[in-house]
This record gives sequence, structure tokens and C-alpha cells, in this order.
Amino acid sequence: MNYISENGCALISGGGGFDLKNTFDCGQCFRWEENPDSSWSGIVRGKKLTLRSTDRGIIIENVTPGEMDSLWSGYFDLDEDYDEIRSSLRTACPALSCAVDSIDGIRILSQEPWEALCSFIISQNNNIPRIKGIISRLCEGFGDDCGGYYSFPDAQRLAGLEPEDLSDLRAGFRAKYIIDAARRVASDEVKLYSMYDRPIDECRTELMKIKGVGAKVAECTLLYGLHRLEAFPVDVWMKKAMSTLFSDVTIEQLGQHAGIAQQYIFHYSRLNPELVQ
DNA sequence: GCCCAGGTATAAA
DNA sequence: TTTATACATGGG
Repeated sequence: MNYISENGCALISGGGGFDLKNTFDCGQCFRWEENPDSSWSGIVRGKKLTLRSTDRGIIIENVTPGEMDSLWSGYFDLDEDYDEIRSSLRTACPALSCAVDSIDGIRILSQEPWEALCSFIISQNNNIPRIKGIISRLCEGFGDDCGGYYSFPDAQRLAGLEPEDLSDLRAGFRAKYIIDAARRVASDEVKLYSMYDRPIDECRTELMKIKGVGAKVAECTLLYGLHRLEAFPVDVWMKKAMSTLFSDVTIEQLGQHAGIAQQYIFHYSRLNPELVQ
């Protein structure tokens, strides 16, 4: 699947493999919000993007073909056939079918590596509305003003700060973790931007040198920030879901698309909490 | 007040 | 190596 450029917008025709609500609201990202007219807006790389579902497909407003090819096609993973991946997951692992069949069009976004790392550090022992609030205050306080909205502050910007400088975020004990991560990334001690294709175990070990980064945050960073689809974050919800509804599922069965399966398991178990318990 | 939230560091067994 | 507890904050 890819796009057609028209009237300063991009049209992703068909749209069967891309459901806006399920993609932006499945727990993988924290800076996308639904607008009153049911379109969705989010801030990516300092630009505000708006997407709309129409009868012809998904429209990405106000983007040039050059931006699509260099940035947004990769961000939305448009070259990947998610319908095909869903089929292969159902075949490889029939126990997943209830989740895969009931949730249409989840795509795994390829987020900025630093933003993903920082966001999932903030996510620990926290709830999604509050995670969004802390990230929003982080961007307003330390990101660049892009005209009414703010970019995500890069690691270099935060590396020069002290944890106390983040007190307005009300991030609690996570403030010191954010600063430690920023310093290690800015100094290149953690070579975050070379993790797209290095051996994944080496990447896990390197990420976990950061204070406040354990197995869960490392996996989330690799899956959402480096687009390593074989990564498999396991948190309290996943543990519950994997021990009840999806007790027949093993990571080995899921192979290189484990991360996509994980997103279905997570979102399905959140949408149907009474089935998990 | 109490409990929980897309966990992790730390200390103790 | 595994298990218990503290950690900041805010919504239900």
C-alpha cells in the first residue's frame, strides 16, 4: 500500500489496512488526539499532521510528495501490507484470531527513537491520560515553538538540565530517569540511532544501561522507536492476557511480527477487560 | 482515605 | 536467582 498525491494532500487508497482510531489509540503513541470532526492530529518531527478517513481512503492533509517519501510514508509504515501480516499471524497462531479479527487496521508507527524511549520511561507505573499530560508539559516546557504547538525536545536539549528543572512536569521519580537517558543518548554512550539494524540483544543490553530502563521500556523503545517488529514488550496487562485469553500463544510462534501481535493482544485485552481478569 | 496505573531499582532471602 | 517494597502523582 502506498499513496496518491493530490491537492497538496496524500490519499492512501483502500484504507483497509489503516484504521485511525485503532492505530492512534492502541497504546503505542501519546501525541495523537481525535478532533471533534473525527479526524486525528498529531505532532511528529515538529510538524502537526492531520489525517481523515473518507470513503476513498485515508487522507493526510497538507503534505508534499517529498515529505511523504522522506518522512511520513516511513512513519506510517505504508510499504508494509498489514492485511497480509494479519493473515500470517492467524495462520501461525490461531489463538490470536479473536483479537486480530475484531480490531481492524492497527499499524505500528515508526516513531522518533528518542521520543519513544523518553515516552516509555514516563509510562512506567503510570496511566495513559497522565502519561500524555507529562509528555505534553515536557514539549511545552522544553520543545521548540512550531506555531501554537511544540516539538518533542531532543536529548541534547534535556542533557544539560537537572531533574529539578523538570519539576513542572510532575513526572515524579521519573524525572531523574529522563535526564539520565538524555545524557547517555546525547553523549552517544547509548547509540540509539544505530539500533535500526544492529543485533537486537546488543540493543537491549545497551538501552538497559540507562537508569529507569528495564526490559519493558527497552522492548517498547525497540518496537515503537526503532521499528523492530520482533520486539515483544510485556507489562502487567500483557501478563494477564497471556496467562488467560492467550495462554496458547508463544513468542516463538509469532516470529518477526511478534510486536504487531503484541499490539493486538494489548489493545484487545484493554477493550475487553472482563475477558482477561 | 484507598487503589491503581503499558515498571524499575534496591535490598534481602 | 527470585521475591518484596518504595517510588511521585493524580483519577476513580
